[in-house]
Order: sequence, then C-alpha cells, then structure tokens
Amino acid sequence: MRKTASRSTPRRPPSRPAPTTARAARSRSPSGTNAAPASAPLPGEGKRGEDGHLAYLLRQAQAAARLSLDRALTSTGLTHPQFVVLTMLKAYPGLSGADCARIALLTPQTVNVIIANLERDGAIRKTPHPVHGRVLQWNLTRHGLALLARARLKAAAVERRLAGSLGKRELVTVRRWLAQVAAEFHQD
Amino acid sequence: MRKTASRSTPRRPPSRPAPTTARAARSRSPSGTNAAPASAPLPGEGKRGEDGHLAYLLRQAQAAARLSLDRALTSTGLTHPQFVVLTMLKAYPGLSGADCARIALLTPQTVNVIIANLERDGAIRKTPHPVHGRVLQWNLTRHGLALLARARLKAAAVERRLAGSLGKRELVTVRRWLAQVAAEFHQD
DNA sequence: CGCATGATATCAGAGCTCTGATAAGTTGTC
DNA sequence: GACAACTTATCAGAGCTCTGATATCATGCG
Repeated sequence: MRKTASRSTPRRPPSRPAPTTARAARSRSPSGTNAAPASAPLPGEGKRGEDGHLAYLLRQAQAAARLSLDRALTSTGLTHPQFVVLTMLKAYPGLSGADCARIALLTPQTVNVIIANLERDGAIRKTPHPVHGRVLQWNLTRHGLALLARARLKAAAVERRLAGSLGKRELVTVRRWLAQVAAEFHQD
Repeated sequence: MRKTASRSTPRRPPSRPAPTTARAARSRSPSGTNAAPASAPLPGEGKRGEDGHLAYLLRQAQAAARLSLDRALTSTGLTHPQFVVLTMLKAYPGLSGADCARIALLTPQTVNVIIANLERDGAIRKTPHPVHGRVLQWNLTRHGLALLARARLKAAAVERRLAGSLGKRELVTVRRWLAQVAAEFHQD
C-alpha cells in the first residue's frame, strides 16, 4: 500500500474562525503605502458565490469535493484517481492503459503513473501475454477488489452529500449539465 | 504555441467506421482465459452520462473544462492555477500566501509553488517590508496585469461555452449548487 | 519579562497531470 | 513482402497538490 507513514491527522489545520484573525488585523495594519487589502471573502460571498464565473465555481466545487473524498479515502490507502481507475477496471476488466486514459479523460502518461502505483501496491495485475499486440491488459487482484469495496463505502457518503441539497428536477439539470460539459470540451 | 496539428496524446479518431477498431478486435481476441472486456463507453453513455455518480461527473466535467482552459491559456504562458491566483491578487491586492490558500481552497504549500513561479516570471512582486509580521504581501506587476488582461479574453470564451446550453433558471440552479458544494465541503 | 499559543513561510517527499519525444507492435495498402 | 499510418507503452521534464515537519514572528497570559 501506499507507504502511509502515519496519517494521524488528515485534517487541514482548521483556521477558519471569526474575522478577528491575524488577517483581519493585518488588513487594518498601518502599512501606509499599501492600501489595506479588502478583506478576502469567504466562499459563498461576492465573486466566490453564485455570481462568480462558472469556471471558477466549477473548479472550487470540484476542489472541495475532491479534497473531501481524498481524505475519506485515506483510511483505505487509495487516492481518488486510483479509486477512479480501480472502478473503471472493475466495470470493464482488461482495459489497456490507453483505454483508461480515454475513459477518464486523462492522458496515457497520467494513467501510466496511477497504474504503476496500483500495480506496485498489488491492487491490479497485468495479463502477462495479451497474445496479440503490445497492449497490456489490466485486472483487479483480490486485494484490489477488497480495497475497492471499502473505498466505495466512503465514496457513497460523499455522493449523498453532493446530491443532498438538490430536488429531483434540479438534480436532473445538474447531471445533464455536467455530462454535457464533459462531452463538449472533450473534443478539444 | 499550442501545436494544434500533431498532438502526442491520442485523441479518439473522429472517423471510426465500424466496430472493427483495435480495441474491439482485441476484445474479441482469442485470449480465452480473459472474459472479453465490455467495450468501453464514450463520455455521455451509460455510467458516464447523466446516470453516473455525481462525484464522477463533477470530476469529469472539471477535468475537461480545465484542460480546455489550460490549452487556451498556453498562448499567454499562464497555467490555470496561475490565472486564478493572479485574478485573486488583482481583486484583493496585498494578500499573503496563506490568504490566497484560504481563498482558493488550496494549501499554503501549493500556493507557495504557484506564487514562486509567478514571481520568477515577473508577474507578481512581494512588498519588501510588511512593517509588522513575517507576512509577505503580494501585488501584480505591470507585466502581471498585462498577462492577466490577455488571459481574461481567453477565459471568457470558455466561460461562454460553459453557460451555453443552460437556460436562465437552469443557470441559477447550477451556480447555486456549485457554490453550495464548495461551501459545504470546505469545512472538512 | 518569559513562555505558550497560533499564524506564517518553507523544506522535504510523494502523487497527479500535462506536453514532448521515442520505441515498438498492428493494420492496411501497394 | 515492404511501407505508411496508427496505436501503444514509456522516458523526460515541468507544474500542481497534498501531508508532515521545522523555523520564525506576533500575541496573550502568568
């Protein structure tokens, strides 16, 4: 597994308290020449809220969700890209690295790194002799299946939170938008 | 600079006449022991479409949009994280690295890398002596402002495509969802 | 004053992700 | 059968991102 030394504190030092922080103090500091920086907004305020750029909001939301998922997965020793690849490989056994790249919207080089780490950890195995081709086919080991099963439980919780605030119709809208964005920009 | 003609990363060839591709052929290969891998779906099909997990859809959409934005920005020499930091620094001049980290939902170490590269490229400058504190305040240079201006034009095009397919009400739904996801998971 | 606490900046290490380039195997065409 | 075009796997290099750990500075408390 991933050389997990000691993940005792998988938490970001939670420094997100009241506006009486060092930052607020510094904003009022008599630095003189520099206009005091306008106090930075919290997520959800101003440009960072519903009025912000879609690209920025998308990035922000994905970053937050990804981080949360990654932390939920630390107990399994998987990273979230590894979780994605494992899931794909279970759904479609025998995919090659290039196949994975296409499906995950990643480059083959990127997938190569992820696959190399998964193999090193004994979660996947390449079929030694694909008969035809230079291609390498990948499959989950028993260990990989167990890993995936545990990771799924964690991921399910994140999934529920993502959908939590949405009504039935809204959920359809969001899903359709996400799928369409992926499909449209995929051609680039 | 983008080298549109020949890309090393294999994109799905647009002209695929019949299911007689290399992958499909391999799927039917007489490897015997291995169950033929079910043909992988295109983005938008099956689990990869509207029915997929929200977390997966979110990741997929952001990956596609990010990649597109990154490529649009290559002509400016900026990466998209650099674009984000530059934008923040213009809106709130004099932020410290730690401030940027909080706003961008990133760790201070991550922002440190981005800031270091921006400084190396002469796009930002640290105010030499913040009077009080060990803090470093950052501001855009003239060069940084020019860079940002050019990048904004490119980003605007991506932004339009993101919103393209959405009606007025749907746009509100999507924006609200994204903002809320960011806010909710931010606490983790 | 001296020290504990908290915030900031950084160093180190690992993993993810891209672009570019190279080598090797497959397939289709002549 | 030989050659061209395409696919696959990798190597190399750069940038982004996280966790952990350390050193410095500021503030609050005894």
